[in-house]
Amino acid sequence: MSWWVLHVDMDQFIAAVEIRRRPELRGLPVVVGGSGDPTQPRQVVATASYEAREFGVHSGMPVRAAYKKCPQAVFLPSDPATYEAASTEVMDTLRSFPVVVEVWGWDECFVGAETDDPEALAGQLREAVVEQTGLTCSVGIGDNKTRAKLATGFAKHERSHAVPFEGAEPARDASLAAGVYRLTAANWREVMDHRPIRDLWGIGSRMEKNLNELGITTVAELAAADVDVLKKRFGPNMGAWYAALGRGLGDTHVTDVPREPVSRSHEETFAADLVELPDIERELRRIAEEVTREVVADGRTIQRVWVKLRFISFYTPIKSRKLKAPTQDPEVIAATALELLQKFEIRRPIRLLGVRVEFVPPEAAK
DNA sequence: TCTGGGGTCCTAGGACCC
DNA sequence: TCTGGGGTCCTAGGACCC
Repeated sequence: MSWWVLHVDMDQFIAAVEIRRRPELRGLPVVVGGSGDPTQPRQVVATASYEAREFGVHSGMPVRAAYKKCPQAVFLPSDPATYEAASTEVMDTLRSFPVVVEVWGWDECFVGAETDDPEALAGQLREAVVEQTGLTCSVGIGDNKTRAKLATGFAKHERSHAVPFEGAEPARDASLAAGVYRLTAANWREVMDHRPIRDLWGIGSRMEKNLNELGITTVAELAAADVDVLKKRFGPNMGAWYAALGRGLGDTHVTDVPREPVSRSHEETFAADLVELPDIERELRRIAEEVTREVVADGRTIQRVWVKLRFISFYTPIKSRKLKAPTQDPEVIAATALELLQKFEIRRPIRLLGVRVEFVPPEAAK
């Protein structure tokens, strides 16, 4: 028996949950996001069903753009409480196996397991999830989290090896998809060497550009890069981490102990820009009080406050302040937010206001 | 049909202290 | 009338992820 890290990722999770409770939507293009009114501006797509993706609709796209591309789609508002409940069903199903489940979001988790046949285990997990919840998932098998996570991308793209998994279309029929893929030290180089670094989990568009400037474009080149050069450019921690990433190295530890949250935020993009200071102050106060009430209800104490503004130019500055003393008082948080607001130069209309609060760490809270 | 909301972690630079 | 360097805290900003 040896230790394996599996990554379980639900297929089009949010759309699938909506279709599950409204079976008449099956086979139709479904777009979930914002208020559900596709004519409203400043809303983006959270998830599109595979049918909607055929029309070029994808997550992150403005809902109005999705409406132009696919006006016949069914547009639904986002319903986080329902997705949360469905997620719990899935995770509980996985926990019924003799494995360790580390939740990473509504629709994905790592599963650590001792087994001689990880493919068989992956198949059992997929079967149990679809039986218990009616939802399908793909499973990546790896010898660490980095490789397991990437393997899931390949699992979703069945036999089309030429298709890069980032942003590509999963198989429409889950039964046709391989659904399971194994990526370990044994096949890492063969599978990954020629791929662009952007395919790696942790390399975004910015870092891709940065590394490209160093002449590093492929995974093989990243693996062969001089660590000292990377450290010099990106700092000792990040430099070493990128070098490791190129070789597929990563965390092998899977834990079922949930992480303590560090902070919570609320932000709001307004349908109509805020221009007048009293309006800005009123909305900022409301958001600050809301987020404070929520975290206090969870028994948290606040030690730091951030205020985020987004102007119509999309310039998005943030100001923060550590409190003189930790507090649970909404009035103190609101007053601090309003003080921080004064540190901004407000000469343009505002489209977004946000407040984030950082908690006193549990061990320090006594 | 311009660009949501909710998170985490890392780095740099200045202030301040020894 | 000067000087070095290390450590830590704070804030700003950037990058990534789902």
